[in-house]
Amino acid sequence: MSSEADLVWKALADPTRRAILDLLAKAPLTTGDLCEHFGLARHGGIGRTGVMKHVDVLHRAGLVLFRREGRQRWNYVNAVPIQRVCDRWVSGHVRDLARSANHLKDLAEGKRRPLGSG
Amino acid sequence: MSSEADLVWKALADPTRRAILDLLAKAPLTTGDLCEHFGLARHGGIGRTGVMKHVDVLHRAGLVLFRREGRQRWNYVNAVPIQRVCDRWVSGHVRDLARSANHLKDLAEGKRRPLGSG
DNA sequence: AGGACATGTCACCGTATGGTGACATGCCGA
DNA sequence: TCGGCATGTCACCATACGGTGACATGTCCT
Repeated sequence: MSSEADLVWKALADPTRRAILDLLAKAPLTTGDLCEHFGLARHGGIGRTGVMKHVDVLHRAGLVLFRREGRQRWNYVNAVPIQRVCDRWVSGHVRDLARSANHLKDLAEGKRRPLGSG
Repeated sequence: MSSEADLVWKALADPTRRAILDLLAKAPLTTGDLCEHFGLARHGGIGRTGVMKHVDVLHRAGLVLFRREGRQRWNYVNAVPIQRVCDRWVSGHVRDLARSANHLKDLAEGKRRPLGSG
């Protein structure tokens, strides 16, 4: 298994990876740049290997693309999969906020059968 | 560590948990109902204990609330944290889609310094 | 009371995951 | 050519996580 959406969700689950995306959203960076950002004890200090594994996860999820330039690797963020996941799943639930709120109201009122349930 | 947003992301990372939220979005269910849904080999067949652990993760993330009714437990979805996370993070990146696309165009064109980088 | 049922808890297991250090590759410049 | 730097890869470790079976609690019904 593990569809593309799955890879995106898994990739987004880690705060370090989300921070990487935040950085890359401001500007493309080389792997070394990213390592500096996280190695300076900013986020607890992760080594190069760790950062690269995170970037690799993001890359396999399609969230990060890169381009080789000599011995450097420029990493780019690709927000399209995020938007796709948001469209296909998140907004579905957010759209149900009203209904959800209704359920929660039933919850607060302690109804026996919270739905019409017919 | 592990802020509320973190818990939400972690909770959303698992496809089974997202499926649980999908079910609960349609209608509140008891734990037993959920177990039946996943135990009938529908999603590979997860036992009661496994389902309850998932529901517990969702509950600790604030995505599922519940109400006791006798020996039953009615589980309710709460989409508010999803919306919050979406607002604070996802939409930020989706908003940058244009800029992101610009970067990617630079990538495709093989520019040396993809940004103005000044 | 007593049994059946729904739920909750516990110890445990295999694997995935985050993280590391050591080493290999490859490109640039002297 | 040769050294140095940025990157990539490998083996390895500790822990978190998904999942299970066995057992405990509590509630409903007879």
